[in-house]
Amino acid sequence: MSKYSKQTRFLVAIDCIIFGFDGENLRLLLIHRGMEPEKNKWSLMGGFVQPDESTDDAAARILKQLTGMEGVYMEQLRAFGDPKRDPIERVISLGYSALVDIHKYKEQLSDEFQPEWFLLKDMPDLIFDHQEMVQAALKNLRYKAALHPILFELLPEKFTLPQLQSLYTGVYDAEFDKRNFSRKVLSTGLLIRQKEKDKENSKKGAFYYILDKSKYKDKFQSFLNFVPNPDNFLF
Amino acid sequence: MSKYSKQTRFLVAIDCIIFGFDGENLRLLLIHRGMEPEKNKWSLMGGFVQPDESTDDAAARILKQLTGMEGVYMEQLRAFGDPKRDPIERVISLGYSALVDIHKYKEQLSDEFQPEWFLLKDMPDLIFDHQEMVQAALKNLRYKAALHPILFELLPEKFTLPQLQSLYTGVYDAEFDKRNFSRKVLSTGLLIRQKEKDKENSKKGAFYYILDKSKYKDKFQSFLNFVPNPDNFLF
DNA sequence: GTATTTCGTGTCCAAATAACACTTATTTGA
DNA sequence: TCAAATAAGTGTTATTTGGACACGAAATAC
Repeated sequence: MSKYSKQTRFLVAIDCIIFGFDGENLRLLLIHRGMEPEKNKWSLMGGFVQPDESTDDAAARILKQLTGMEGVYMEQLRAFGDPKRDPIERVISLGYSALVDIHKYKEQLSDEFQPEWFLLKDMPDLIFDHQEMVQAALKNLRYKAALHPILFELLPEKFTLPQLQSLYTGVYDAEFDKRNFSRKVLSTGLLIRQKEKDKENSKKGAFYYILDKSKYKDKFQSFLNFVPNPDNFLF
Repeated sequence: MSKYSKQTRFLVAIDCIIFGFDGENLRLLLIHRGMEPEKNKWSLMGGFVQPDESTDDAAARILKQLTGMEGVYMEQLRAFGDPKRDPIERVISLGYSALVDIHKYKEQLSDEFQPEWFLLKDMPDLIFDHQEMVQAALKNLRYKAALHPILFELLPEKFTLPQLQSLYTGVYDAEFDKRNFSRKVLSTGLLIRQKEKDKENSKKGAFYYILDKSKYKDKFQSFLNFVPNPDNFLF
């Protein structure tokens, strides 16, 4: 059958908003853009959708190209479709938000892009509408993390409650009460306490926990209200 | 400057998932598809993004083309990007979810498409992946409506509490306690009681309410928890 | 062995939630 | 005109959840 002949076709790109947590602060992985225009400017990792891959596959491919990682938590944010967002030619970009365990990330894989993990506070200027994408991704992250156990994707397999709390502190840029926080997260039943302690970060040591994977899958979509008064932090 | 010359370009479409409420049930507006393939099959209203319009503008244009309505609540759901979703040619489609006051909708505007408002329960088979789009939109609607005062977009300016409750009943396919429900919605401070009653639907008559527009804007993003135990209904 | 650090926990009060039933207004028809 | 029928509107109580708050325990360093 013939094609939809009279219609205009567009480039469709993927841009990845990649979050990591260094134990202290939330960070974002940026690269030096590899092509004109704006070559060598700071940018989100991106690429064009290819003819035979789904958009989700394209996003996974591009993430892997930069980080070497597969099976990472990734979700489509939305399309960014302003006709003038790229000055060269119209490109409709799909923002994909990824949460990675920063410790699994291997620097050397991606020499080509000279990537760096930036604190949200001192991000450089970004090309095109990438700043807007980052803001949208951050807003989405805070929104989802207030309700669902999503931030575990940023942590290594074993983690301590103080680490977890410091992650929430980093994401929301707000302090939480330690007693209420631990009661809350433990009451979800998602965490299994291990016998060993992390002795690196304190004298007393803090117990390691791991996620209960099956409960995690079950409850991933539940409303768990991790963040008190979330209205205060989201907008 | 030259274009991104070696990359493949794709058709980008908009498909609109249009919800309405007839006072009793949630309904979805479907049309007879106007082009090959699958001409005259039931379909979501859609169209191709044009060179000089943003994707949001395209969605608004397509909605207006079918319904004649402007300024309607609309949000982008996500991109549907399977390379084989349209058998003729690859088309990446952006799903846009719209909530309209079904009473403002004028049938005659859109003879061309022979549209009909379907109950979700007895929807016909839809072309391509439109069924998946509908399911995604419905899930999103239930999710958002559990937290935010979004369903008012489906109601006329003046409405009664019984009408509002019946809307929630329709959306979640579940009964809610009348006393708890009215306490909940009134406690948001979003509703202003009018002096007249709706006498059409009951002997006693029910007071009309209108939305307090300024508070609505303020609180639109707040977590208001309209639905008890939302986990039970969403998935 | 004393000082320092940080982990881990428990109580109380306030607020929100969920279950529950009766009265009121109005119309209809006996 | 009175009784019955219908749907609207409202209040109480028990339970759960949420948030504010402070101290003892474990380990190390000096």
